[in-house]
Amino acid sequence: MFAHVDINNFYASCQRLFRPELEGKIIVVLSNNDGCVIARSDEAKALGIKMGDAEFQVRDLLNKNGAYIFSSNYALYADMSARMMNNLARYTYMLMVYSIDECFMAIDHMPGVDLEEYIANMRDAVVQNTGLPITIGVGKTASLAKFANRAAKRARKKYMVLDTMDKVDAIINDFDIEDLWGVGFSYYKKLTAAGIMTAGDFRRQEPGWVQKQMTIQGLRLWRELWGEQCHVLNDLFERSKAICSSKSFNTYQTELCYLEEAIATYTATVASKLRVQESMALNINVFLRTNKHRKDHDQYYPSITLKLPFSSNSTAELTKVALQALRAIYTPGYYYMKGGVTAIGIVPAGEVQYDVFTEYQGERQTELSGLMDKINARYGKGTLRVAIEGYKKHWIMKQDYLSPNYTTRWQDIIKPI
DNA sequence: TCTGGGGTCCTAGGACCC
DNA sequence: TCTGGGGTCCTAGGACCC
Repeated sequence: MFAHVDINNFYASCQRLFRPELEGKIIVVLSNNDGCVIARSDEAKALGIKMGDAEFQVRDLLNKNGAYIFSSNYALYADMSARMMNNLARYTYMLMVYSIDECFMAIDHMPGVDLEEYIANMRDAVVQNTGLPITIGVGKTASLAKFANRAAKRARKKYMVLDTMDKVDAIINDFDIEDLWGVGFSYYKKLTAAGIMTAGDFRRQEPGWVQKQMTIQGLRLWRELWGEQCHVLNDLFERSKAICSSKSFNTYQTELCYLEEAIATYTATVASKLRVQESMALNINVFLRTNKHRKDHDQYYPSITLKLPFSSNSTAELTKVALQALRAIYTPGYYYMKGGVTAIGIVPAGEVQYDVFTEYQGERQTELSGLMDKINARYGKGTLRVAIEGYKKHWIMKQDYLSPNYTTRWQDIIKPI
């Protein structure tokens, strides 16, 4: 049996948590660069604000209705997320963090326990300890747990336990196909065109047809809806397979020197994430993008993947290769709006791939990176950095509505009035 | 003027091996 | 007329997730 837990309107709920006077008020949280809406309180949803709406297009509507607008504050969200996960972890022997606001938990092997009661208690504890509103779905497979969670939200319940297939059958024909986990925009179009409107309709299809239309993943979803387990919970501490840092620029960039600053800065982030999870990368991908919304601009989306001479997580080594990649794809004459760096081919830090033709400097680099991490942890991110990351960083993103870091900076802790 | 950032998995096709 | 049969590995692109 699986439980799927998620936090309702997560980013908006985090902002409200430290501003209780915003209870019942319209709240939206904007993406990096304050570009578009990525989280909404129920009141904002009721107003008709959609996920992904551009800020400048809904600005008037928000202001007219007295909405509270926030820039994304990932330091705050990451910390609140960790608090919830830690609370939940006490209720299971295995928990898989699925995203910043969701996880799956194994809740089997508990003979004699009343599941409804167990889930209700677990929810109360998390709400009490973190202040975050959560919803819980329980089912025989991960897909059914997700299904139960969604159904709970639809029914305005705090949790829903679908521990028998009878309970699934009772609601599956009222469940819209687009709400199914694994059905996105193009499958939605394909399925509704074939007359499949509900999860029940989908489950009645021939498995061969499902696989042909939606690959093996669609077939897995189909099986899971029948109660056959296909998704296994991964180990919580598994290394990720790719680590990416990418961001839009504040203004269009045309000069190589500023793109170098940005790419070097993103590379430093990637290298530091690699070190945190004790991994090294074998390949680095660098990409640039122009603004696809500007029909009057020439479009250019270059991307290149380069091999490192040997696996590394050193900021200096990775930066050297990332800049080489950037110079290979950079073409003057375009208005670049975004760039990014991805580490791929990730291996455990111990397994070094030596190269016959290149002198190995791994130990020195590891020592240097460790020292940088220590200094930056003590004096703040970016205190010690590679020179090419730049000093002014005039391309850096806009965050006009940033809230305090209530839980991660001493200066920002709320004081009694 | 202004339109996010971070991931996963699967498939097809090409390069290459014997 | 007629040009093998069996693999592996890698990459790009497309679907999905939050």
